[in-house]
Amino acid sequence: MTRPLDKSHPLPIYYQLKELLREKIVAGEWQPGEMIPSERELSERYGISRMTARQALKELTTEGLLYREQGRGTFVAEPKIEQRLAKLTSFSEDMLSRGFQPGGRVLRQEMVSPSTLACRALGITPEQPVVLLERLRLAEGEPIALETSHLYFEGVEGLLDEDFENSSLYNILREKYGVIPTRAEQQVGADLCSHREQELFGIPEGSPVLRNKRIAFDQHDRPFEYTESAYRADRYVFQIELGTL
Amino acid sequence: MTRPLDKSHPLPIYYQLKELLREKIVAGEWQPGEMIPSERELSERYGISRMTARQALKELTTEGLLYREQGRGTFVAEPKIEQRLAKLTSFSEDMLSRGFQPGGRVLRQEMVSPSTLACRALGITPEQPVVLLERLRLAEGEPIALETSHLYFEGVEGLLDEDFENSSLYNILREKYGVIPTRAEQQVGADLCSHREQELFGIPEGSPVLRNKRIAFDQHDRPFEYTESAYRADRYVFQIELGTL
DNA sequence: GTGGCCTAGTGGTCTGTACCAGTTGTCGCC
DNA sequence: GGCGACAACTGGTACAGACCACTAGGCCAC
Repeated sequence: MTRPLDKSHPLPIYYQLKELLREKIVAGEWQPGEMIPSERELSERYGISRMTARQALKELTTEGLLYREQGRGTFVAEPKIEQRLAKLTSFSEDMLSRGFQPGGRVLRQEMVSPSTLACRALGITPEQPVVLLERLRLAEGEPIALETSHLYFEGVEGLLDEDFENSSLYNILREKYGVIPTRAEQQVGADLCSHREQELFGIPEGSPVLRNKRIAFDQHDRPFEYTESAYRADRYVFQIELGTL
Repeated sequence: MTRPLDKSHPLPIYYQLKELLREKIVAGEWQPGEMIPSERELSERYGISRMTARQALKELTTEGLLYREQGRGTFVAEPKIEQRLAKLTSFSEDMLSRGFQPGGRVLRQEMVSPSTLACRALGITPEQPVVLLERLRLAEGEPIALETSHLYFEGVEGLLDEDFENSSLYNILREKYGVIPTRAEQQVGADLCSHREQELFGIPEGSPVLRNKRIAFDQHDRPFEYTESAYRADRYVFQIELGTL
């Protein structure tokens, strides 16, 4: 791993180093989780400045191939998980169907006044409180998604007493509240992670995320759930079936 | 716009500048397309180094709020377009249904040996040539998506003579070839743009894109199309309807 | 065995300088 | 009026250095 960088090459030095490192990662010379040479080490080895090495590493980081931790080092990132999304499922059901052990950490579970977006999505007024459920979703113990759900239906306050770390929301709704999730409208985009998402997911700054906004309807075609989610793009894709109308 | 940066503030200087600029953009002090103060100007005005100003600008750029052009300046970016995707449509049909004037620029339209992914998706062998159609898709004259389609069915070579800058692929398939697009399987993820996409879209390096892989089936449930697409995340979201099975 | 301190790593932030490459506007010349 | 050269701007690349903040390991004292 000492192929020199060609300073007379028309491509920038940082770019050459970036491609060189990318090749090694893709070729499997370093495994996910393995630390790669530090900025200073690359700087010495290739006779370039530390800032030049840093730019190469930073770009591979924003592309999701690497992640960096202050005081520790730069490491190869995990490859992504594929998600199948043909039917309306909860996160738990989805993970189980893929053979992953789902998990969740409840960050917030409380009664709140609905936001403007939630009001619009659920067709309610700000005076009608909703249950806000915020969960960090895990697959095999790894944070994969952050979901913030606004829930509204008759008797919704009962959800405050449910244990959402060990149960599926949709199962609880079906079995205890007579709310049958039937259809949903979703909006999926791509974005860069926020600072908070970066911290919760343990991903590098500038990482892309899939952003999803979902309005779910029950068997009477009433909206009961408005959820905003962010999914790590390095571990998640949506799988969609389309038909004609 | 001369609120000083607080060098004793615990947040990094570049971050304070970034948030200050973000506020001005969001507040509408600069309109999309408008140039903002240069790196050197910000450096002088706030008594910081040009590299510190550059980092703030670079991050706002990767977040999609700004775009930069060498030799010209840094400009405020356009807000995004929302896309509705409930049924299987072509890009043209989709844009028309949203009130946008679709357009396309054909980059490649030729007979090729199928790639490994295309073989797998279409259920063919490398000896069975496909029509490769690569198009830069425009909305209101603006590049929005890059689509690379591999097409395979009886008489597919006829597609080489079609004009895909002024016609919808799916319309042509229905009307001339008896191929009725009926259903599709899609995989949607988020990623950072490649260098080529950056150039074709005119977006900054490190911008997020939505990546879509679609296998479309005809009325006999035979796969006839395998398409890989990239959509600018700053101008595009998918809209999806979900049901139960 | 444990806790604290120190050292040596790591990445992060910032400054300053220099030069390259691209773009645009102005001015002079034909 | 058009064209070319030049200057002044812009962002991009690179170097060098310094210091900050974090992490981990080793060592020593209790």
